[in-house]
Amino acid sequence: MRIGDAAAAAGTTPRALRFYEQNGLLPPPRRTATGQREYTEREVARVRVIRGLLALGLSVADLRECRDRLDLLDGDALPPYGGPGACARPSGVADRRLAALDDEIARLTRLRDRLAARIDTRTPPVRTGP
Amino acid sequence: MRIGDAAAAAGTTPRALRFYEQNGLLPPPRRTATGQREYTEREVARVRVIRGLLALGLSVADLRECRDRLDLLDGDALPPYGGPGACARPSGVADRRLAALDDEIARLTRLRDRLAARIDTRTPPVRTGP
DNA sequence: CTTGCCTCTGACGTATGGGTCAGGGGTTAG
DNA sequence: CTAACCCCTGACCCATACGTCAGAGGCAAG
Repeated sequence: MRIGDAAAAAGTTPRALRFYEQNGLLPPPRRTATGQREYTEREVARVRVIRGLLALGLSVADLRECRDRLDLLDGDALPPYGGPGACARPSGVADRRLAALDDEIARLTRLRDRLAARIDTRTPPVRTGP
Repeated sequence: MRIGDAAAAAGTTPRALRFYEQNGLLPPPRRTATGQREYTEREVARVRVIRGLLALGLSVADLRECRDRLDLLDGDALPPYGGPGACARPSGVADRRLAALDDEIARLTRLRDRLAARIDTRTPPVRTGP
């Protein structure tokens, strides 16, 4: 499969695949005699995993840290806490990202409340929970 | 007052003042015969207002929209909802920013919960509220 | 053989709020 | 007069995940 079809199969673009390769998330694929990239189903699956994790807020740098385990994941669940896959163990990339998300949410919430207070005290903060 | 002192008095840097001027948040200040910028207390106060609003999450583009009212604000409160200062009326910059903040908080919260679910179901979402 | 689509590499653009030079000139104290 | 510090403009840098373009070459169909 050449890069266009592989990208379409993974729901993305050729540019993204080259980008992942350049950034160490995808190993350099086999090339044809004329230099064109050839992808297997396994590599396409790995791209799907990568995109799923990116969509969850992990960064390219995060994924590069556990690139050697990216194609062991089935795209449906990270290895459980403390399990053999180290992506998710404490201080691992996923935990760090979770902590960063919590910090960011707290920061934005404080901003939101302060901004709302300066606009109009008749507009109370809106909480997303019940 | 030259730019270094004005910046220090406003709690920022010369570069920031030139940046605000370049982006239409500060009117071009008076210049000395040799071309150096001269600031008054009033302009310094305006810089403080600008920095307060930026710290609240408003963008430079937001502030540019109401630049003609920036030095009417006392830095302690935006004009009330529906008041004569239009910065804060519905669909004004502050309201748009508030809505954007709410959207962003909701988006990050969804991400956070999905990421947490993939890491470990034993880690329930942490809410900042009581 | 040509047409048209695909791929290659490398480089620049995107938005944000400034930071950090670089090369030149102003300002003030000694 | 000169050192030391300040200011001027213009230009590039940061991080993110790619989009877009440019020029050149590959590949299958008619």
